[in-house]
Amino acid sequence: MARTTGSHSDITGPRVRAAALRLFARGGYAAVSMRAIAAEVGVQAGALYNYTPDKQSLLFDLMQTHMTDLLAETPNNADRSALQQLQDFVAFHIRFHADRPDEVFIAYMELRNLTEENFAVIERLRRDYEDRLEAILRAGVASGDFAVADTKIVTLAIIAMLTGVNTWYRAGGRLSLDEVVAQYWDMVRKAVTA
Amino acid sequence: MARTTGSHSDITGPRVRAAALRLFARGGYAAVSMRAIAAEVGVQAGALYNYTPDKQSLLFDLMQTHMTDLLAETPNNADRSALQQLQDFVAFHIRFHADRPDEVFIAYMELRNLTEENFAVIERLRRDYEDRLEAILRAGVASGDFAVADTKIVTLAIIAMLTGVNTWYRAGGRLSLDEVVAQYWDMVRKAVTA
DNA sequence: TTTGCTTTTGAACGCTTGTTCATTAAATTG
DNA sequence: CAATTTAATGAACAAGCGTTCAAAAGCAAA
Repeated sequence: MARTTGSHSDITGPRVRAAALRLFARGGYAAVSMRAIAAEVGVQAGALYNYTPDKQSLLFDLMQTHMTDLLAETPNNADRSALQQLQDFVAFHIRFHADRPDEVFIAYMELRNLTEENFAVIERLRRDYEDRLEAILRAGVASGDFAVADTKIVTLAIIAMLTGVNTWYRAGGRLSLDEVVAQYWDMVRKAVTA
Repeated sequence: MARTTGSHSDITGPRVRAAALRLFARGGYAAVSMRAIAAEVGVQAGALYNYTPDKQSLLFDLMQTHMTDLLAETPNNADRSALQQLQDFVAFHIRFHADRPDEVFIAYMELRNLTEENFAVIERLRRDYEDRLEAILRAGVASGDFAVADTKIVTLAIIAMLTGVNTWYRAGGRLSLDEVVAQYWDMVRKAVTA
């Protein structure tokens, strides 16, 4: 018997996704051609279709993988204090996103290039992530640790602020990631307490 | 004498820019064709070139106009207290951006579709705006009103947080703009004071 | 109405797009 | 080696891209 039917090269497949990730992040989904992705991998454009049914699926897979990874790795320390959970969340968010600048960029910039169905899937995952943070804020309000009028707004404000780190942070820059985490935690902590 | 040489219709020109604004914001610069813009205006594609030398200039003009408007309208109350200036800035930023969702979207999403030279111009304007906020923070630190370790980081964090409002705020939604401004000001104030 | 200028049309240009597919090459198994 | 299956090629497809331009149409003043 030869290889299992339907199996594909376990080398080219990941390289196709890596090339698409890099190029989509750099130039934008619409501006990157399948031929450009193929050239990055070192194959002809037709070969890509052994690894993805079409260009749209390539984008969707990248975004879905990113979001499910994000959710899977989000700390879940329900036994700790709300303040401690919030600190863990802030540190996790900054570090996770700093490690994956391309994925983050795509996840935020290419939403409008998803089909309606694919968008709904990603949007749901994004809401799930927001809900994790909002649950922490609610717990803190209930316990009296936090003083926030509207947990939904504060959730969105915090996530926007933390994700903004990716627009300027570069490894090896003026500040270490530890310092960045400390400074943002200081702002978040003060903003949610009385 | 006939019309002044070089004059163009004062009707079609603004309509071209308005159509480009709408369509770029909805679908992204790379995904919107000149024919699509022309169809929105109700002319043939060739007619667009009476109003713009090329597609790139259309994008650049929209972004440059937005940024210069932003800088021109930014409050400049150097005589007031740092806390008061910061409050004015927060209110202005949220209101100005809420009024122009399409312009804001383009200004943040289409930076990578600018040529190198055009990007440098827009980037400079963006830095000028950030510097306005950082000057307020510096003044507050000097006067002892604010307690922030790194004014640059806090500047970027505040702007990211405030601009994030545009991802969810819709006129006629659950919250009025006044309420949004009040809640964000509460967070910003607490984050920068001791 | 004629003249002269502005604005628009509509066709054409060369090029790129995503995708398909018969064919070829390579690799693995018996 | 022979048989079998996978992977990659390279050409082809119809469609769409930004941009140009001669020609036509529209309009205002003389």
